[in-house]
Amino acid sequence: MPRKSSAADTPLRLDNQICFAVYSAAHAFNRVYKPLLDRLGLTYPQYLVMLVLWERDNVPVKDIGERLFLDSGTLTPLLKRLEAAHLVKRTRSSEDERQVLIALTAQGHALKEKARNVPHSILAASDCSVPELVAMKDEIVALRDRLNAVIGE
Amino acid sequence: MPRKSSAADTPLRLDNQICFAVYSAAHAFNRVYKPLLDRLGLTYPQYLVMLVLWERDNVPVKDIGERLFLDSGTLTPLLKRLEAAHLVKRTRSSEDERQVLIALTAQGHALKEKARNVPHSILAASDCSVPELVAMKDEIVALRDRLNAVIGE
DNA sequence: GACAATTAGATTGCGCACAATTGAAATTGC
DNA sequence: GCAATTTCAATTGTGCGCAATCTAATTGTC
Repeated sequence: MPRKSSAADTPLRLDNQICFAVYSAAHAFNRVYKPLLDRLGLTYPQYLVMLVLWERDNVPVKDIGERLFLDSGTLTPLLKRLEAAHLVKRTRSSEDERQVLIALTAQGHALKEKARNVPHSILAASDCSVPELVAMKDEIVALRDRLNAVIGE
Repeated sequence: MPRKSSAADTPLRLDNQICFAVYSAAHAFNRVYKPLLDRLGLTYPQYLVMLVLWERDNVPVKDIGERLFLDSGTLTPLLKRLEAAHLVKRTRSSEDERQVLIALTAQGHALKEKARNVPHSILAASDCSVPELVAMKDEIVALRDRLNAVIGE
């Protein structure tokens, strides 16, 4: 006989899925960031790349990818757009010709100052105390790392 | 004078960003889901649409969009692909010709049975107790809702 | 009834994400 | 020393995700 909504369906209910919570929260962050990053001329993934480079400069594409969990199929065109925007320079490593090193330009360095107020705006939008956010972040990172551990079988 | 890594940079450190935790966790979920959903012939966003439809059928595109926080620019092509896969049928509402109602086909209904073990696989991959996951989910949903509240100014 | 404003969905264009493939360069294995 | 393997980046193709624009249908106001 046909099944109406039964207890057996509980695991398949959208609102019970932590993955959807994470998925929809990621989009919500993206939408909050959009107007802030528009002023910097960056998309959100580009902003993440710039965060990596502001910490350490002149690194191969691979390092950026490992940090952000992204591959060259995503990063290569993204970095070319950052280069077209005069924020980074791409040069082949002379030590290892396979590597492309990504260095910030003067403009790329300078953009860090304009980005300095972004985290505060996000904090305000999240309407949450810093300790609470840090605790949540640590939990989510731990979950992410457990998920990533499964992917490598 | 030039600034090296200083305390002022702390908010701009990648690992301090909850948004990156959420962003990277979403991608990690996607990668864990991929092999499971491949067997169903679905992508992750398509799976979310099916979750909505398995709860209630024959709903306008708008309702699906509100549930998933997605607009017609995303859903129209996605739903056309689900229709091409014979999982849904798209029909104009006779009451309101602007609306397109999405109904499951027999195949679409049947797929629910094949999807029934997916949540358990995800639970196993997350390597976390159900109460912990529920608590995290609720926190993330609350954060998402606060972020979404800001977007509408 | 006429007409402005609103609403639903479709379309276009751009930028991720990622699988799969390619090609060049470096490393290894013997 | 050199073939086999591995590594790195680039490329191709598919599918989101969203802003902006468009068309058609409905609603509100008079």
